[in-house]
Amino acid sequence: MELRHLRYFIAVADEKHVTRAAERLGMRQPPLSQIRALERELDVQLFRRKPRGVELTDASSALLADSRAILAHIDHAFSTAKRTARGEQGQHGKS
Amino acid sequence: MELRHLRYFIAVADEKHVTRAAERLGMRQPPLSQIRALERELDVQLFRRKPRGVELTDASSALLADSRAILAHIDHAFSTAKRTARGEQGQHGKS
DNA sequence: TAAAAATACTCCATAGGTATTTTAT
DNA sequence: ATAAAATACCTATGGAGTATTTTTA
Repeated sequence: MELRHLRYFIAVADEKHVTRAAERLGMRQPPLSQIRALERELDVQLFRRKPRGVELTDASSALLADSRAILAHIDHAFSTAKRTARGEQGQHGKS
Repeated sequence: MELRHLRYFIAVADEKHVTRAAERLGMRQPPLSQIRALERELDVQLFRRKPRGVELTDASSALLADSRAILAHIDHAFSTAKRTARGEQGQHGKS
């Protein structure tokens, strides 16, 4: 699993439509079928495929919230690292 | 940024030694220099290179803790998704 | 001087694209 | 019948390997 897969999952879950998710991501529809590999990896159905898009399952609703939180967690961690580095500027000779 | 980079960062930070981190990851040393790309992306120095390994900076100490938490967050999210899916078994006809 | 990390390069795996087929209603 | 997702296949980007150079103390 890589972050790319979470980002794709979030886009599809948001749009409830693979093709629109692809547009939003600036890519084509077929690569998003990688989500099927994620479903197999987790052994969890994330979407119910319908003729006009997809529907979330209870599992994917939960995972969507968690996925957003994970990306936010990463952003936060990076902000903290940058802030910490700036705070270190004054003591950069410390070795 | 991809999770791979966080996993590499954690291994190097744990070992304080790129070559030993590579062994632990079952790979060679040069690909781990990708961490330099992460440092550039964040514009943060994560390691001080020494003749016998690397030292953490304040920024990387903070990021190490956060990185572990992020991977744990992902594990937790996946466990929850699987547990939710199992809970759904009884109502699988819901469409 | 020596141990270890970075670089140069090569190769291969796989992510993404195009064209098409399958699915669901 | 139709809209949309999955599959098949091809291409190309970039991740990982080998060999080598550079760095740090």
